[in-house]
Amino acid sequence: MSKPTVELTEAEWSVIKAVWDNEPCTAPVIREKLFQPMGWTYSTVRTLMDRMVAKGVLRARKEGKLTIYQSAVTRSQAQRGELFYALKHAFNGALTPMVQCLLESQPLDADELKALALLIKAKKKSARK
Amino acid sequence: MSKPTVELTEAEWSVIKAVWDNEPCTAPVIREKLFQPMGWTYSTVRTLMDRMVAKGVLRARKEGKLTIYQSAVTRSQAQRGELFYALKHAFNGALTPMVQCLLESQPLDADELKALALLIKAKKKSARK
DNA sequence: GGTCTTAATCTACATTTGTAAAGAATCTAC
DNA sequence: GTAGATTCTTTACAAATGTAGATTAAGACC
Repeated sequence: MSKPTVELTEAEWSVIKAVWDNEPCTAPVIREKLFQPMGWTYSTVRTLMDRMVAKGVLRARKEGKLTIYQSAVTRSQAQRGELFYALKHAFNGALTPMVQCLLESQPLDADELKALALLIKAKKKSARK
Repeated sequence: MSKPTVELTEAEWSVIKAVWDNEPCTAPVIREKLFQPMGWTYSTVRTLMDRMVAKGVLRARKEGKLTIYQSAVTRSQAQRGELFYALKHAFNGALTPMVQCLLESQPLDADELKALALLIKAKKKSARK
């Protein structure tokens, strides 16, 4: 059974993205990866990671003195959590207005539009079976 | 100039939705509207609303003894804020994967798919001008 | 003008989130 | 085995968020 809903804070998003790209990994590694954009100290990163373990979005194990972390939720799960949060709160669960809002507020190039049209076509096909 | 980014907490979403549906209105009215789903006391609602005024998402004025509230951001602004938050954090700003995720995780009926296809078609037309 | 009701103000307190310093433990390399 | 570097542990603290009690002020009714 996957996590019911994954909800991540802004800081946690940074961390888990770094973890996905480097797992299994240690806190110092993540701190290193995030040092550029965030400027966090080791303590900060470590605290975040341990809280994420407590929340169940990361997993940690001890290997000698080192603590090895890895993700406990997939990128897709987390993405879905975030999206559903927006869908539920901002759009009362209505998907079409949400997509509409997206299309309206982003300048899309032709390729993107084509990709989207294809997605929908594919979905139509799979629905009508 | 509109608010740079609107970010609302879960509780604030409940409040502002009620405000949109009833503005201009007083805190007791909102408390009333939200009593069913939330069970909040007047104090709670009032605190939330005043904090939202401080954040600039609601506006308040005094009329005699009463405080009259109304929204300072539109529904669209708030929706965009929420959506962009998700887009930025969960999808690194990439729109297509976001729509893909939506399509994958929701069972869509034929009508919805048709609506989406139309949206895209319209967008294509307006882009190619 | 006192009482009831309603709204407002002020204050409070727990939890979560962002951020980190200080000190302890280990490991590495002489 | 001592010094320096690395990692871990513990503790802290401010801001934001969720929630609300207590007290006061006003208005409405008799």
